[in-house]
Amino acid sequence: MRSVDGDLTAEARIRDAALARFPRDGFEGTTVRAIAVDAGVSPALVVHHYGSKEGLRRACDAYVIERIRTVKGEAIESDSLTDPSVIAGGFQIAEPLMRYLGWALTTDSDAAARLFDEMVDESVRLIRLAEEHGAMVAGPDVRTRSAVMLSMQMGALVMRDHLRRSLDMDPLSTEGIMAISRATMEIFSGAMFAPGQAEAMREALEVAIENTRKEHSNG
Amino acid sequence: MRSVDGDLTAEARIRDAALARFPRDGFEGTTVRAIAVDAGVSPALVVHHYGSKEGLRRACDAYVIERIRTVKGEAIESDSLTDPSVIAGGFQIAEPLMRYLGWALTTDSDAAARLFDEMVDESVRLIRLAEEHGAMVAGPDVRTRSAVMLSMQMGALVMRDHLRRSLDMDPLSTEGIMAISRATMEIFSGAMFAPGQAEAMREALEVAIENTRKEHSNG
DNA sequence: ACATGGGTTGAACGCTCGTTTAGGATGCTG
DNA sequence: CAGCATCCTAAACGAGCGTTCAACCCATGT
Repeated sequence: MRSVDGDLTAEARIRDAALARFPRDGFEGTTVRAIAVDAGVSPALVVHHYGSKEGLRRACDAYVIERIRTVKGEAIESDSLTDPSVIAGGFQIAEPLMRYLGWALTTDSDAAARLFDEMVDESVRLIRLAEEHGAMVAGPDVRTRSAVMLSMQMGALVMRDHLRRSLDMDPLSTEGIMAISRATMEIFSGAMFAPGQAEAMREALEVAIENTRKEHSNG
Repeated sequence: MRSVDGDLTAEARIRDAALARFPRDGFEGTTVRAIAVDAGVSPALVVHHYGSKEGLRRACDAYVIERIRTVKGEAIESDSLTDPSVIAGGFQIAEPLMRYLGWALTTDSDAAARLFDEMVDESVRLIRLAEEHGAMVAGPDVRTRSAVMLSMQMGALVMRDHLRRSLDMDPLSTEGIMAISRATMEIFSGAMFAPGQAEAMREALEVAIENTRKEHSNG
């Protein structure tokens, strides 16, 4: 964060400082004074540039989301549609941005909510496209699947610190990305179930759902 | 929250109020005064019973985690090992507790971290047991798989509000639990990929991983 | 009757917060 | 040179925070 400060305007340094602070300490837990110290400016300058602490937060939201949209858009433009790492959620976006996104999704951020919805729509589109290419099966409820899948991927992002501790491995190191992408693909491809078992369990679940429905309608 | 207040001691009402406030407003964003109002007591009583705001938070952590341990322990004691909804992560635990757990996992809570690690260990145990019964395949890296799977499930919990908005359906209603459990099972069982496609992608990922390793060692 | 002690409160303290204000430094434009 | 906008700061303000404290209420035990 501090290494390239010299090249950035004070306004950009403030934004970057907030980008790092908000996910670490929370919005209320982060003080304007702390951001100012990180950015090497006075607290008054923070307000001068962003109007208020809340304004700074909105600016961070907009900045991060715009950057992520750009990176994802470029990835989709290219031929990486069939790249397993895209399906595994391992798009290559700078760590502070992803960390901020994960945090923003756990707060009442309108901007983050809009991005989430956008990503669900995009996932539905991608899966339908993949189905045309014979690679995937959209199924009758592709939207629910997409939303759940995205929740899982974003959730794994939020849980990153726990993954690191539990696996004793940095989830964003080359080694970590490989191990986690592999595990994600294995999980998503049903490799964890014995042959025939997955289908049996899905059928069992359908029965359980039907029973639950009956119990509920019986009171 | 307020409906059964009459039966609870002030100490319990304070804890329940904090249990609801912390996930909604964050730790720093929650004021002792707000908790006191919710519980129908004075701010001084909060400190009297829990020593400090931080002490109240620790008490909430301990309470929620103990309750979850109990519920999960009972579920494992019974024969629900093969119940798909267990694998799908839909243990039936009261909503405020799950909401609190999801929040605690996104903060630097020692207690939540310990619970996460515990759940990973337990997942490894369960999968190995299921392998003995011929239902699952532990694989060479069952611990990574378990940790990633748990991150996804907990993450989906944290992302619940986004799921609700995106699917226009309460994830904790009967309807929502059914739809999401079904989608989760479908995702985890590989139903989203065309036959043979999943294996092809896993192989492609292995190749990609190998290439990445080479690029990195070449500088 | 009277002390004891836990549950509870209102009022206040000291502190830190986000924000405001008045103005200093710097550099561009005429 | 003067005029003026831009970037920036030091100091201070009022509000709200977590916490403290002296005292009150009211069971219970003697």
